[in-house]
Amino acid sequence: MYIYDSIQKTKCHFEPIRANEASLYVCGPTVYDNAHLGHARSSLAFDLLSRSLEAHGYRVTMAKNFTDIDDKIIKKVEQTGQTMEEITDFYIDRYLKEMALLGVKRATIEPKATQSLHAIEEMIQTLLDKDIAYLISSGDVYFDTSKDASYGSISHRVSDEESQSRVAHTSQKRNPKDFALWKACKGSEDICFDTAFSSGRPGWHIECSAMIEKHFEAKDGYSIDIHGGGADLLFPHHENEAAQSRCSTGHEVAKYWMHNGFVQIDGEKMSKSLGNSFFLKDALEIYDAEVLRYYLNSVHYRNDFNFSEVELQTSKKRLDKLYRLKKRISPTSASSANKVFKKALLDAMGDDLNISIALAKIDEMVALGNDGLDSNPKDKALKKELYANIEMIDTLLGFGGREPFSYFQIGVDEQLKAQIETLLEERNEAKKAKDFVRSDAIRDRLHTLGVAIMDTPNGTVWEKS
RNA sequence: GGAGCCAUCGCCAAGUUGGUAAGGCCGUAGAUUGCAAAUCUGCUAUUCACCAGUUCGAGUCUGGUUGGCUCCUCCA
Repeated sequence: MYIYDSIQKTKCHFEPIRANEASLYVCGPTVYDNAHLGHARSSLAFDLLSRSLEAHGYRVTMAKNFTDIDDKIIKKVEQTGQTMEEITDFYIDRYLKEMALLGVKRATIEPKATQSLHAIEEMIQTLLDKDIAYLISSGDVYFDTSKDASYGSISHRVSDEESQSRVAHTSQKRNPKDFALWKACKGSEDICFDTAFSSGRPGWHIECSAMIEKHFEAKDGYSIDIHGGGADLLFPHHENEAAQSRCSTGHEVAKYWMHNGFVQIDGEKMSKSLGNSFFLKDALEIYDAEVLRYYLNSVHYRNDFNFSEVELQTSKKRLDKLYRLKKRISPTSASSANKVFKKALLDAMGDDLNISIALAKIDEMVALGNDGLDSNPKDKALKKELYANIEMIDTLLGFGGREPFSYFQIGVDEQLKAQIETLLEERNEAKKAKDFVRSDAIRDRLHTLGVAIMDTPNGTVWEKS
């Protein structure tokens, strides 16, 4: 299996630090607000990675954290009067539910910053003991970037002069690039945790380093195989994380780094600061979750993704075709997937998750399947193989797993269903009587109800259009 | 100001070591159908933003130009 490493900037053959195992850590959300499509894409991208690794025979251990202590959360506590836990529990719960709807598998480990404070304190203390970190009078602890010779190796950032930096300098910092490991409490209302060095809370970067150390055992100079996250985290977050880990543990945190591209709206990055967020909860109200999954995963994970309603509908059409085939072969059971097809899918996904090739192979498989059924509608062996193919797609890519008849009847209640059935019966009678004016009128009527019908040798079937 | 990414058919989008442009949507012709829909088949980029170079040969490599995006500040 090949993956693209953002540090080496090249596609690499994946060689895990432990044979047949793959350890993954993905930066999760800061839980102070609803998840948007960007969070979904990142989640979906690494879900695809995890599934692909498993399909290629690796036992995957994936950790995805929740940042549940942060300035923005504290601000929300002040604004709403709710406790920090009330806020973070609410958004974590919602995040997990929404990701579940999108078919994202749960991570093996889901650590929270507030549950990792001991590990965080230990790591900071180690860095203080080594004089790589330093405490200033306010109680803040900073990381001395000049002590890490490899600082900059992640983002390939040349150490430009401070004049270029847009960061406001704290006078007590040794170097402009030094970053906070620990932020001391500012007032009585602040949410603080006591440590040997000061009462305060962790900086943003330290939690990931500490959690990885806590949950993974290093081997051959690396703590984990793959570290993932959004492309915006490459600097400073991952640079700083790598530095902290390297300096406190003496080995590198990750062997490979993978970063997903952004979801854009009208060609611009979707972000809270731009105010152009498309929240998942809203998207899930108007679009089918499975279609959304297919769509968000239909563009290679490293490319930026410009959200478009038209393209989402195109994705739906492609998914519909898969389900029409599934409907056509139902009911049946799975034998084993077509070997050529299976290999093609695995090869595509094994090539740094080349989803475009994978989807093309699926379209091809569907066309071939329909063709086969056109010439021999009762080919049971073919039906079973096709069913196995679709099951395989569901396992590897996370779509196609639903019961096909209900897929085409999303949002149709029992009353409408009964009405449709009655109209179809009337139309059949009209057809038998060769009263095509009447049968076409009924078809138009169904069309206005948002129902498309198809006459097949086995009778008339309908879909919600 | 510094660093980086990207530019392929009307739209979306593949394209490891350079070797003669996947796939989907749309459109179109046909098979099928009472007509449709669904399904199948055919057609649909001499060309990869532009200019120059390397090469027998470049979408793929080098240099430049133009345009778009991202990071350097919280961010998936």
